[in-house]
Amino acid sequence: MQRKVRHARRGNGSADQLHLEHFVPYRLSVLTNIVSMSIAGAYEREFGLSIPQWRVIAVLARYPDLSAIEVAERTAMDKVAVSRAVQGLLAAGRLVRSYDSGDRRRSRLRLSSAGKSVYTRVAPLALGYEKKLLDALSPTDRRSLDRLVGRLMERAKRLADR
Amino acid sequence: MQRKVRHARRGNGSADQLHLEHFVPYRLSVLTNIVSMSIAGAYEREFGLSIPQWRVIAVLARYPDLSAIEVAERTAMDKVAVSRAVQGLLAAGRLVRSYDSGDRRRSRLRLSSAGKSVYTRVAPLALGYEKKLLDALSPTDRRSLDRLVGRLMERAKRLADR
DNA sequence: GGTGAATGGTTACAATTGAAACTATTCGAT
DNA sequence: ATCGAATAGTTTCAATTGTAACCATTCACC
Repeated sequence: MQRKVRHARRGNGSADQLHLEHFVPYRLSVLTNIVSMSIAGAYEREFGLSIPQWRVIAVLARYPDLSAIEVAERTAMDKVAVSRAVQGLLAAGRLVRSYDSGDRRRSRLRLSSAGKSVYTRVAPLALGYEKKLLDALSPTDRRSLDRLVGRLMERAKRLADR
Repeated sequence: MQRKVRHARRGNGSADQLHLEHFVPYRLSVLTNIVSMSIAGAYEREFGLSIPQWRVIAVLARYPDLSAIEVAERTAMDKVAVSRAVQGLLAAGRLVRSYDSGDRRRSRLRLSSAGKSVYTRVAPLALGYEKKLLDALSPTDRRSLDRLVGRLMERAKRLADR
């Protein structure tokens, strides 16, 4: 029975062995890549939509008349990514842009009817995929997942900035 | 006020409302991005290592003398990514490459002593970050996370290739 | 009201990544 | 042995993405 757990890395019997396949950031990355690629493939194939574009559409469907920066906040994209996605969507006639009358720097973005139509067709597809994915989990597990991911996101953010 | 619930979208009664912020693939993507950026930043800053390079090192530390595609399999990278990571590591003197005597197409990769040294310094850093991240969760939750991510990975793979 | 800092958004350029073509070697069938 | 297909790995070129610089407008403050 060891009295002095020195600097207790974990009893340190095998402590800092790193197995990529059990390393959480790696696993998250692999999972996310598989999921994103499936989704991106489908959106691109069927609607010529990139994921950034899809995010913009999704958020504008729910909150019309946001400015580009507001879209950025709600999609976890930076403003350059939003700008590019918006350009593509405008070019495809899926978005209408006007400018705030009070502050002419701010854009006001909303879906055109073509954009709405894309949304009503893509959303079920997205939700369908999510459903198929989550079918791997019991309802309880789904709630856990949500909670765990939420906690990790918070923590990861805190670790990131400071 | 609409009288007709038109076209009952999905018999399942479950909303076909899509809220990006509750959409699992989106949440996973955001979480993974935050985590990956923290890690990538630190590796790059302190060791001039990219994430692909780090993965190659991590896997070779544990399984020396793999060929490039074997590395690819164990790191979930494609062979092009491995090739590029290997180039960088060779140039930095962190890897030694020889070729299989039986099949001269296959490379045999192993860490140089400089490479090993990088590994022994980065691994604790990586594990430290993981630990700080997982501190947000109880031990039980950590096990759940592992299990859930595993299940989702399996399922996502199955969904991806038919 | 005028000037400098801040904000919204775009553009330009570099670095990263992905897809396809390519080289070299080996395998399989004849 | 020989020829075509397959495999290991690299290179090339295009597309995506990240960073920084850049306008235009507005704000803060004198």
